[in-house]
Amino acid sequence: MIRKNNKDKKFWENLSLFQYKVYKVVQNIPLGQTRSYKWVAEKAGNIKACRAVGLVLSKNTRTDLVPCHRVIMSDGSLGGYVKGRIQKRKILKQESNRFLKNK
DNA sequence: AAGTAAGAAATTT
DNA sequence: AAATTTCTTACTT
Repeated sequence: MIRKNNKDKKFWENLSLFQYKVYKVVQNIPLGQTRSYKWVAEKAGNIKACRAVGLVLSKNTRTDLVPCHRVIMSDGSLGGYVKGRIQKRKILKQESNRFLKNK
């Protein structure tokens, strides 16, 4: 679990079980890869909680701790992002590039 | 405490 | 593309 300071500690402690799972799962998404809300929801327990996943991620805004930008729609669409869809696409592109390069 | 509304989705028609 | 389903959180009595 990533914890930078007291503020973040509190952040983690106030999480409900579902949120905890969601964050955990999202954090485990490898760099340069994307997962669908559905995928995350399934990993978090309920495959039908895809919408709730989006809600949880939107509440957090902790993009440096939880790479919510790697979570997109199963369709391939970007979905939303706290810092803007544009940023999301940008980040994804960069990560994708880095991923290919490292390989 | 109980009820209602809303949300960055998914699935089905 | 539109309507329906589904789960969790936040806000309102």
